Amino acid sequence: MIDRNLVSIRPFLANLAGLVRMSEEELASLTHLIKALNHHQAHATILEEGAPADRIVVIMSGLAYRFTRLANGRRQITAFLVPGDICDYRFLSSGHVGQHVFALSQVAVARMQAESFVAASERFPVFMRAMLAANAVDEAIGREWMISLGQRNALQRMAHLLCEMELRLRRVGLVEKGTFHFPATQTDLGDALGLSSVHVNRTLQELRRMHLVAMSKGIVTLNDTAALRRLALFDVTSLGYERNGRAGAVTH
Amino acid sequence: MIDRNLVSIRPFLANLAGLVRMSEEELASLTHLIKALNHHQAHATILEEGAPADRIVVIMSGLAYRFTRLANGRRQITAFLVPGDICDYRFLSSGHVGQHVFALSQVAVARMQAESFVAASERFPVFMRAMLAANAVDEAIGREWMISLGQRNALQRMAHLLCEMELRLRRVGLVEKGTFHFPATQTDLGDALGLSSVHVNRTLQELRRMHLVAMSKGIVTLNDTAALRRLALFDVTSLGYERNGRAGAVTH
DNA sequence: CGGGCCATTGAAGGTTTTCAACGTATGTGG
DNA sequence: CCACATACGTTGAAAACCTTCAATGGCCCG
Repeated sequence: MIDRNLVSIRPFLANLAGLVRMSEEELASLTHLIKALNHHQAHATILEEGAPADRIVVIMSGLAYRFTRLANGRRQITAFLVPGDICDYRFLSSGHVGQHVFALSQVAVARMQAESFVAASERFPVFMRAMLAANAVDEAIGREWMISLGQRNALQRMAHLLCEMELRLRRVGLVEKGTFHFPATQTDLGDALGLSSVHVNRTLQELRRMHLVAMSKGIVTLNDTAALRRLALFDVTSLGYERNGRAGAVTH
Repeated sequence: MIDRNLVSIRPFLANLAGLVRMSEEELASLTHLIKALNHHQAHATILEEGAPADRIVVIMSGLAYRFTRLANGRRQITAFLVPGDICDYRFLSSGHVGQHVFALSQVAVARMQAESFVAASERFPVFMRAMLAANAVDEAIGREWMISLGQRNALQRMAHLLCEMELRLRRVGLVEKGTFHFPATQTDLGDALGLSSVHVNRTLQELRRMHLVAMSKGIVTLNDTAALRRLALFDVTSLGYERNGRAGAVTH
């Protein structure tokens, strides 16, 4: 059995319960599906693309990211993962992990058997609803990245990413007075935003000069969230957190 | 009752049956969930963001696209939809449509009650598996767009989009000798690829000069698919069609 | 025939990349 | 404890890529 106190499972529950209302019994039952709690060093691979997707992997603490590498060596980071996030949703369909998942900092992950989760969803349909809602949020965030890459300039992209991270981390209690931990290197940021690391550097300097952002050694502080959001054309509702609490068609 | 001969439902069945194996009985049952067949003129709105997602809307013929508009007026097209595609997957979770869906050409769509679909999935679990597999393919295509926008230059982006469309349309029998119908304007292509329409024009000219692509009046011909794919860094497996036939965790 | 949409072209300018170099912090082995 | 290696951030200059602006021509349709 797992010592569930070793790592706080609060972010995980906060994330899912924030999407779909659950009873104490349901939350407890969900917690007991966790079969393993592992730690990964910073810069370790958490999941490999193509591996069997028989387990659901949840970030419990620390940050991670998904990425894909192109044939020419270039790398696109397609999402940052915060505590409470599911690393990969392919267990819902194909049985094979869709993308590499990499630890940005030291990370604790919980693993549960996909089969057990599906079985438990028969008894508690709210589990599957929560999972689909979380998947929808994941998709909404991804779509917003697409819009950034297609339509926002460097300054707006960077601002948007920081607004997104602030919102997501705040949701799981990891922002204090506008400050949060985000140890991505400028190269990482470049690979996420479709920019060179040199230009990321200059973009961050400009945000600093505008007194909107302070960022150093992995600690980010947003000084004026409202102004930053205006600059980024950030729409709070676009990440899909708002509407997901309501009953969808899958609800009985 | 609907006259199911008015519009061929083959693309729809080809799409889902291509992802998950289904029996004749299942295919027939799925067909009978269709409650309405509507036609939309080119440039008509098929779905509006925020509308209730109580129906599943499937493209039966013609092409469409999803898009989002930014506060500054810029528009990002986030996906093109071909026959067999589901317009919006939010019925799985939130109950509200996620994005605008717009008809590129004249389009026929089938609608079914989301509730009926979910109910039918109890009897035929393969329905939900097929839906989740289709959703995963949709996501995989979206991720590939993200990679394009972040890491590919104009020539590669355009080439990649054309390779993608060729593959998807061929899957539903709409490509003949490398030629297919794709009536997007250069402005549409720009909004999809994150390029100005002027640069789209020049990019297409270059592809024409390289004897890879012919494109005029909505008719596209790919003269050398292999070379185009090489140029685009196109990976056939990246769209997620391959692995989805296999049983995932949701399979019993 | 006129209007509107779309494709095309040229020229100028802006944004971002690339290349190359340098500084700093951190860690490791001698 | 120093020498060295490594990773990351920073800077300048040149070049590449793409956008914007403005104008023109073709085509379809009322």
